[in-house]
Amino acid sequence: MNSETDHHLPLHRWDVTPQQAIELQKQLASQVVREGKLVDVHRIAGVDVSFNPRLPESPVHAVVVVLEYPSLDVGERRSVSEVVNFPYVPGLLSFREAPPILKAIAQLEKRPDLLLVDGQGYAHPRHLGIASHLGLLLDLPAIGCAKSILVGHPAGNLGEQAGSKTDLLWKNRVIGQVVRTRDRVQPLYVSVGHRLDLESAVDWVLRCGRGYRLPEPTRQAHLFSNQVRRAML
DNA sequence: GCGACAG
DNA sequence: ATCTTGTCGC
Repeated sequence: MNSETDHHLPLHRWDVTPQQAIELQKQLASQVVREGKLVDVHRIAGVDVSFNPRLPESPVHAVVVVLEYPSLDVGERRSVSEVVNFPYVPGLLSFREAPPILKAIAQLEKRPDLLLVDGQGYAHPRHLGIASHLGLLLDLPAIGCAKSILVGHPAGNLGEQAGSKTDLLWKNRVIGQVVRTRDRVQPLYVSVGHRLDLESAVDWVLRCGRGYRLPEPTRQAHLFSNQVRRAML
């Protein structure tokens, strides 16, 4: 990306201990913006990471796939493969996956207008899931779109039909929304990442739907990530 | 102390 | 997250 259009916020160090990571999250969470509507969205980026869990010291493959909106045609695709040291710890996912993802995004020629992340945003113990963390560091609107719950529980029963929604509650607070994107498939857990409100987040996830469980940006990122990993063998 | 726990 | 073909159901 051009340095002129690259509005990065000063980033912090990633070689931290889990305890330091938690303190960083608490400090960064206060800077996350959970309001706003999006205008002039032309490029939506989906990010994902894949790896082989059987080999401890194998590389992870972080990718970013940019889709044109509203056509949802695939545009730029970038990937970064590298060995990561930070272990997977529930609640600290970004300290393992964000570094390579940021490198992949830095390789894009054009800055996206919105980021769709495979993971939580605000629906996190300290309200700084990987979607919020990435959105904050990149100063981009971001949405957390996870396939399972980290914290919280559905407010009510979710209808079986596509489009059904119910709040995701935690400690008596709405932290996200449970959304059924297809008939009779496991729902998605949508939460605010950064710079937009929850209603908009859910709205954009549905606008990016193509009849599959995952919204197209994240789905394409997942496909590309696996493609990169399998090509590495 | 016990269970839960994004990818 | 990943290992894996076919198979059951809408």
